[in-house]
Amino acid sequence: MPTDVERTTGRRRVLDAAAELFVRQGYAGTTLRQIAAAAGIKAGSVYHHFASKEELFVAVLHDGIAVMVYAFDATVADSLATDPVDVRLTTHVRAHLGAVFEHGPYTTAHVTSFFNAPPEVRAAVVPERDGYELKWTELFEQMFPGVDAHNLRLRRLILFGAMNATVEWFDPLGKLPLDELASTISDQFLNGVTHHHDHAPTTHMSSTL
Amino acid sequence: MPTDVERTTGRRRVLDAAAELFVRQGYAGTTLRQIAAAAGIKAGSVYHHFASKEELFVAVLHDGIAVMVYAFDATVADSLATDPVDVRLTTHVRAHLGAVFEHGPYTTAHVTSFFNAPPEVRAAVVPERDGYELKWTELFEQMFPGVDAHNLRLRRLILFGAMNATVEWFDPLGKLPLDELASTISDQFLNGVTHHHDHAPTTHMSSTL
DNA sequence: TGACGAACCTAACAAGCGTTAGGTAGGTTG
DNA sequence: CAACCTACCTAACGCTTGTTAGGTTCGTCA
Repeated sequence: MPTDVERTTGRRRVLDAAAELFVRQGYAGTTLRQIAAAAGIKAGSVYHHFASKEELFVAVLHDGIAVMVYAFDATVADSLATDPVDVRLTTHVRAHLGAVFEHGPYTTAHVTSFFNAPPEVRAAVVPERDGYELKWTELFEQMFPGVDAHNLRLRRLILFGAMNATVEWFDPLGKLPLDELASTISDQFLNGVTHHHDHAPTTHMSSTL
Repeated sequence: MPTDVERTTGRRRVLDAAAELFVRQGYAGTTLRQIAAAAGIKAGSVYHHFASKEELFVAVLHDGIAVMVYAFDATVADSLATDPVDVRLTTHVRAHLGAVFEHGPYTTAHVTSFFNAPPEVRAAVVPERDGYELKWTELFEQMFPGVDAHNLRLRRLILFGAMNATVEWFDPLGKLPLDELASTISDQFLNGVTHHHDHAPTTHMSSTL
């Protein structure tokens, strides 16, 4: 996680700027001069912090996963295995979406530009990605003990698809609260449209806005 | 749709090669020299068929949507509004996934590299995209008349996320048949994990493979 | 005070980019 | 036959790219 030291230094400024640009333009579509300008320095100076554009990108993807892992683990610490399934899932979905929308552009950059990245870059991050996926796999095995492994993997990938696609349309500053998005996705995943409950909208406004 | 005339001419060869490269590398990550080489011509010759790289990309995205629209409309012609909801949805999900995996790389390219594309490119395709989305919106209104518009939009976006994310992990040549993927996504969407039925796996193998 | 390193700059490099001008081969059509 | 079109090629253009070398500024610390 970003320490306070890192946050004040130029390295973190470069990372922030890079992540934000990578989100929208992808890896190849973003130039070092754009990144440098957004960070308030010149292109050559980026090389004081990173050995190459590729290394900078890997660092961004790495931080993106770190944010997700941190959010997941913090949730595991809070929510107990004895909690009802719907509560547990909603909490974890909320944590994942929180990592995407509430902790800088790192996770978002990971979601939007991992797939198009050069193979060497992807290979460098795959192990950490797998680690995060494994956490979800184990969670799913606990929550849905009846379902066989292949089907469970399918369901997990469906959930991931639904969650990650939100970066393409959800506006964290819009009218729909992130809490409500999380509980809708969770409810959708557990019960489907057909059996869907109107889950109590906590302290927020009703689901009809 | 690609006519037979188009298929033999060099223009279609260029489009095919471009789509396939755009899928993996995105717009900015793909060079005209790569595209030309894959099409068996030289870079300059691409300009005999397209005025610019951007126009070529827009043509690919355009065809990607056309494939989806065609698949949707063909399904509407077949399946009647009187069919049970689960059958209708499965058919449409199957059609969408078919457009992605069974009709060349056009739709896949659209799914993987629309978001990162330059704004001008996106703007050029947005109207057609909206047309396709509208078809789904109307279908959803027919199928789930009780749900309010905002919630329905949310559910639709969740389904789209789940379907489109399959391009990142599903292997059409692998062991899992596309039919089964479609019915799993459809069942997941309608009934969730909790209430999920073991839908009859048509003539194919069981869902435990 | 003076040495040192972190953070940055300037200025340039070779390579690769999208793009263009002008030309050629071969088929079709008046 | 001549005119013309389609589909390509060659060769280069101006520009941008990631990257590098060498230098400057400034705070820290012995």
